[in-house]
Amino acid sequence: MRSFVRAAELGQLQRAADELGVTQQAVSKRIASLERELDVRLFTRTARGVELTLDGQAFLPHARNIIAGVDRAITAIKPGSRALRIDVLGLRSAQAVVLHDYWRSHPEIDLDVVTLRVNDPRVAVAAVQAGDIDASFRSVTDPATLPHDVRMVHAFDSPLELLVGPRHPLASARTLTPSQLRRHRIWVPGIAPRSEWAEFYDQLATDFDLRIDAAGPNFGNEVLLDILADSADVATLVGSRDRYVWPANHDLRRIPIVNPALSYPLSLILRRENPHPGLRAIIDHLGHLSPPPTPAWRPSWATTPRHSGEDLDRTRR
Amino acid sequence: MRSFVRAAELGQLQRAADELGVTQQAVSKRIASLERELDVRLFTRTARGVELTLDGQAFLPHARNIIAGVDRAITAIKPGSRALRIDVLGLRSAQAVVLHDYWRSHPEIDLDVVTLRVNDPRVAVAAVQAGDIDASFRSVTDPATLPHDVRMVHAFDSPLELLVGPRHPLASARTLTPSQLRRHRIWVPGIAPRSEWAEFYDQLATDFDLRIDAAGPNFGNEVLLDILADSADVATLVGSRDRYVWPANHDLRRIPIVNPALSYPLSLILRRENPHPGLRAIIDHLGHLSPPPTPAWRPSWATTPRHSGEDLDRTRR
DNA sequence: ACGTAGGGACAACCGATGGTTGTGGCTCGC
DNA sequence: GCGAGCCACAACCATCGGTTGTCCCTACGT
Repeated sequence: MRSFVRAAELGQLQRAADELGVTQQAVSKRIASLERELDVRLFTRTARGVELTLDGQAFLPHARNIIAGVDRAITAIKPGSRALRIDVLGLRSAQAVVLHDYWRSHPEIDLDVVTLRVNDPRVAVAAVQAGDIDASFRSVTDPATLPHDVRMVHAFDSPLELLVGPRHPLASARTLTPSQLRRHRIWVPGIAPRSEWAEFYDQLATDFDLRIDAAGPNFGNEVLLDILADSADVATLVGSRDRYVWPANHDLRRIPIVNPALSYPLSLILRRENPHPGLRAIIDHLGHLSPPPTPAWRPSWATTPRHSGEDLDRTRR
Repeated sequence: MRSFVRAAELGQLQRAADELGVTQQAVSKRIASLERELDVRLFTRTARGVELTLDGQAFLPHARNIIAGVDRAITAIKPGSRALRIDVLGLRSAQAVVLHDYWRSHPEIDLDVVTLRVNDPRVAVAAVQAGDIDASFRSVTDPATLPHDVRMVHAFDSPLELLVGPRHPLASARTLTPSQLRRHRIWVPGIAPRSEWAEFYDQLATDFDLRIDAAGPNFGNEVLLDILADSADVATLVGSRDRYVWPANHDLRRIPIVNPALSYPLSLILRRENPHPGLRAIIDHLGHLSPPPTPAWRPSWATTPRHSGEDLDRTRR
């Protein structure tokens, strides 16, 4: 492929061969086998070199594209200088959505999104520390437990919304306040005990006197959505930026919660020393996200954040 | 690469090998050599199969992208079912710009743009007839000379603009009428005698009593632009949609010509029988282009077009 | 018109590559 | 504790992809 592109650019197999450090015959055979494989003539041979046929012209940009893809794939994982790699909890989480938004407005940066498949924040910290990932979106953990070469910056707040089926009594509300949720059953399955989510919902339930049922295993979003769509009394909470898809006939509604908004705080864990240069831009982008509605309730362990890149010092005070 | 992707999707080398029709050992060696080449572990081997490492996760979308690129490259030129291939006179011509606009709004279609390197319209007709290209943008030729299995539809009109340097007496005009160009020297180099362009400028010169100098070889756009930028009395004509780039310090101006606008008519040549299905959408798109300003002057051999897909019959009447 | 230079293709050759079969080690589940 | 299932390693072999040597063709200079 590279031989083809260079030959097309230089107009001669000979010179392409010189540049590629092989003999002219080798390039000739490469092109010939490419032509045989595609069952198409790519060049017309002339006395002074080669010239692209129409098929060759059509093929050239595709070949360039493939080569660029290969190069990007290599730089993405070559140890040493690799692309920015960020861990998110799930590909549909608010973090992934925010990251995707960032990438869409900066498609030139090489960004790789991965998911550690474990919930334990210590694993994420260790991965950041080891350099396996450049940063990880996590809920706020106790900064004191962080190793000295890992730091944490406030990323953004994810305000919660109520997700209900059409038969639920709150289904037609435009917005809801936390006190309106009182006595309604809220089901958030799959929360591990003693995790940040469990503690978050605990505080939420006590502060607003809510019935939050965190028990039961999570059989997957599809099951949860099926149950919600049919039920007249079960609701759940989702982040306003979380990406949920459901069958069109489910007719689920997402209802913002305000006065106060319920903010789940998210942080970015990254190395203190020589972090990936692309991270700076990401953190800047996070600072420019639209802030959540005010007033907002936060769990006790979240300090009130300023939306700026300077948060990182404050979070360790 | 395909082995890697399938193995990642299926979670087992064994099953990937079955799907790919090779032995498990072959897939294992492929993955191993990929890992050796990249100097990275892509999978963690477990007792029940394989699982992507972080590097593997990062690599997977790139691998998919490469495979998609290869597949697209193949379909682009595989004889039989190949991507839509359209010939334009130059990559900066108005036709190319219009095609690019179309592609940007429909990025999912596989479109290849090529340039026959000859000006002779008969070559383009022959290429369309032979199926080497699916369509060719050309200036209007005599429909009677077309073979019976090739047809021509009106594509769009390209209104001319005057391109002048800052010292030219007309440089500060916002718009110009053809009569204002009288007695100014207009230089359009590189026009082959008896070509459609030559005939177009001939008619233009006689109808409006203009001094159009079509003599002299074309040493390339750069030379032309250099001369224009320095000269106080030479101007040239360009299509309003043509893409021209010049050094920032050249300070050239493009001045629309109106009352009447000078329209250069462009047509699309395509096969009458079983044309490429994607062509229909292109022709539709052409019909929705913003029409040139009115009133408009056209050469005698251009019938007044309607902007609709039905033009093709009219053009042969 | 002829000789020559430069570029591409073909042939013969050979090591590396990438597939095969055979087999062993490991982990999980009964 | 044992068998089933999966992956890795070893030995083997055909093919591939490179090399050198040569010929052919065309453009160009004399």
